[in-house]
Amino acid sequence: MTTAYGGSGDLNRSMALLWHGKNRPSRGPTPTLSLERIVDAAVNLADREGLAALSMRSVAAELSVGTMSLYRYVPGKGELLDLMLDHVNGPVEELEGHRGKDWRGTMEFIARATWEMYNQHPWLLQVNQARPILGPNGLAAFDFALASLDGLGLHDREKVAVILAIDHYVTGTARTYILKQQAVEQSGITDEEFWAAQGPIIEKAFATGAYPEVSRLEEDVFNIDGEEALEFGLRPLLDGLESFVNSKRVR
Amino acid sequence: MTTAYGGSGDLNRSMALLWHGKNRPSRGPTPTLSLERIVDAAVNLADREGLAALSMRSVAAELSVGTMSLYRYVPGKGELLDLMLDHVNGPVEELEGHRGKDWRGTMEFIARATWEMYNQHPWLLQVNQARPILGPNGLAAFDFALASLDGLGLHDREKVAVILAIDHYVTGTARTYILKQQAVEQSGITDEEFWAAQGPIIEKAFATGAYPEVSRLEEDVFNIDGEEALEFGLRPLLDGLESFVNSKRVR
DNA sequence: TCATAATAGCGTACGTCGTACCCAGATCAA
DNA sequence: TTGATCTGGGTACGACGTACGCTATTATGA
Repeated sequence: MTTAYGGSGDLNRSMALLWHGKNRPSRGPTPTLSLERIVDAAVNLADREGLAALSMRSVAAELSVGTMSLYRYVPGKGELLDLMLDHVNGPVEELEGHRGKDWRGTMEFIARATWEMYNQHPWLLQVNQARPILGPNGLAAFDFALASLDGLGLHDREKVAVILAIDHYVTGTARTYILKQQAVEQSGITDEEFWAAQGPIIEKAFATGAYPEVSRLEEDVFNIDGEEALEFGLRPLLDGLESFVNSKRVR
Repeated sequence: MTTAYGGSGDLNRSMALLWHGKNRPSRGPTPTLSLERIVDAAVNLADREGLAALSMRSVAAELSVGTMSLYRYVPGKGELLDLMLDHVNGPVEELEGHRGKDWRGTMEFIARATWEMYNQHPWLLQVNQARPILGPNGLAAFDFALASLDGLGLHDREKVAVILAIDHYVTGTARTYILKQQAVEQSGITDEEFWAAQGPIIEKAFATGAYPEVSRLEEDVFNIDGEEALEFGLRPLLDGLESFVNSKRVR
């Protein structure tokens, strides 16, 4: 019912793992597992059955190994989540096709790519990414975003702030719509059933006159799908940022 | 490490509890607890020690009662979270002082109030509010927001979209900064220590030349506090929304 | 007045989780 | 061949949410 913490494990261990700080030891049995296979299996399982179903036992079962075998490769579940986070940021090849375009188009592209990432991996929204653990894939994406803002006369802090503002808007929107969609799929309760269940009680509340504005709303105001909502706010946000960028531009 | 699900329990039970559908039975011992006291204790505990520390056992201990006694008042932990969510939306009195002001000022007020709510109750960001359970306090806040957009020539769907766009931006920003701050407090690892730990590995990655933009950044670009970040993006977003509203205004 | 139905508090127990600890078997250096 | 070192993983512990059922308390109806 709550959020998992990425970055909750040993920081140095997570970083070392992210940057492939591994050197096969000379002695001992040849491993049957690998870090990649574990992270892969974990991501697949989370995509398929949700974060709640992701346990060390279930990941091990997915790989047909004993639970404790995972701990030969990963210090704990927190670090595994860190690795999963960077894993879904890659591969980065498709970014390259968008180099050199206008900054606004690139930002829109990044926003939609981020949305798409959340769509494919809704569990991302449930992982408390309190500390941005910098892995290779995440860094590459960030580097790409920065490059698109070159030559506009923005300071470093302003570039970062622009990128983050868009990311925060997309993430906030995804949190609402993609988690809702996931709830529909996992609980089996459709939106209609949900509102039908709330209806009678809400009607009574409306009858008191305490919520004049809400009760006056047309029925279908909440029938907006996620993508529509994303686009609706993205345009004004980019409009506003464009004004800001233009005001900074060297004349 | 993951997010809790509000609305995961029996929907009708949650709604009934939210709207005080209680009628003291005539027989039986007089209760020592009450729904309000339980929700209060749970919110206090979550505020103080974080969502991870919120268990049915710990809430019961907070109230000096047996764990299972809670189940006389609340069907389960999911429903308790639903109640906590609506609880922190109130009291609503302070909203009234802002009625009738210009819409943009009111929206800024709502944005900052939302931010403040996340600041006081960071665990809100970790609760998977997949379905908006409508309680009295949440409905009142929503009603207030709608009222401030009256008379601008917006359709219902547009009003709702404007409110949600701002909310999503604030929530996304809070997710980044407030959860980070919480991680600092709970892990005891400061930002300096965090970056110092990542430094050596990152330096090596930079040395490969794969991340030219990021490695060129000044050191202090990430030293932005949450409020600064909120304001930075809020202004362009409102600018953009203002243009949209003006384009819709009846001439 | 008293038996009875209804309710409150909660102890016990089950199945889940993350993971500490430890040992058996495999592999290579000496 | 021997010993060091490593992999796989079994067992067990203390957390969790909560189903079940017992005891004590209360107001009602006889």
